[in-house]
Amino acid sequence: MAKKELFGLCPYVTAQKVLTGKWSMYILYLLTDGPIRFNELQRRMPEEMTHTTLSRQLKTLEDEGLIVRIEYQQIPPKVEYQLSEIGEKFRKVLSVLEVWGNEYIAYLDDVKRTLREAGT
Amino acid sequence: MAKKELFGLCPYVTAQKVLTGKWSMYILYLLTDGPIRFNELQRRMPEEMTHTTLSRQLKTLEDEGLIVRIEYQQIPPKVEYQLSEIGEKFRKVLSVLEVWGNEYIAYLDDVKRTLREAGT
DNA sequence: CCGGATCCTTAACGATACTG
DNA sequence: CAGTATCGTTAAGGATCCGG
Repeated sequence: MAKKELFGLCPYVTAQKVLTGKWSMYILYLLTDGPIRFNELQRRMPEEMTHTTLSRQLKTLEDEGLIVRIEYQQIPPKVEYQLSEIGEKFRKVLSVLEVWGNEYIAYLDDVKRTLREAGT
Repeated sequence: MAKKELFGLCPYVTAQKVLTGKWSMYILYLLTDGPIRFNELQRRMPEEMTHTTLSRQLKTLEDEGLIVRIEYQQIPPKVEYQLSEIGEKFRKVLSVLEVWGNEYIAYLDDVKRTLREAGT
């Protein structure tokens, strides 16, 4: 209802929907280095994840138009993923997000240290 | 396990964790206008949501250190929420996210239009 | 090598009712 | 006004097995 209408109207709601996937952001980040193959992608993920999960996330991102899937017709199969045009534009978001993420990590460390010292 | 360790190490994983909440981004956006009361916040949300849900999201954000809860001791009760220091730093993310969100919306419109014309 | 199909578990979300 | 407690629902994620 209202949700369906707002998707495509409010930039925050729209962006959030895309970033909802647990791995979407990290996948996009890995793709900023250029085209990458499925297995390589899986290896570089920060956590172990089954290919089922990765496959699903990739398909979602592809359906959303953020990434492009390139299938080489050969045996053994080879598939590469790369950022689409609109996906490329996401780089800026990733870079500021990285900066903030590190600031937030520093903040968390501060909190932890404060708690430790208080507990002494 | 690995997850617990990576939270606080990788800026993307960390940031994603914070943004996982369905409303977190929009709440932070609404707070960029300054302190705001609970009910006002609920009214401004893009979708109808129960105060139960909003309350939970606010508590999560507060626990994560992104927002600050200010309780005025009076009858009737008055509570305001505002960005914390690290929350303030999130403004930059929001602004680039807004830009990208609008670009993505434009892209989606393009796709829709193309599909319509092809169907003619 | 790169998946799809299926089933299961979990956690987010939402609805309702109640409280200081 | 601003919540909490509880419960039901649903969607995302993960495990396993099968296929081109």
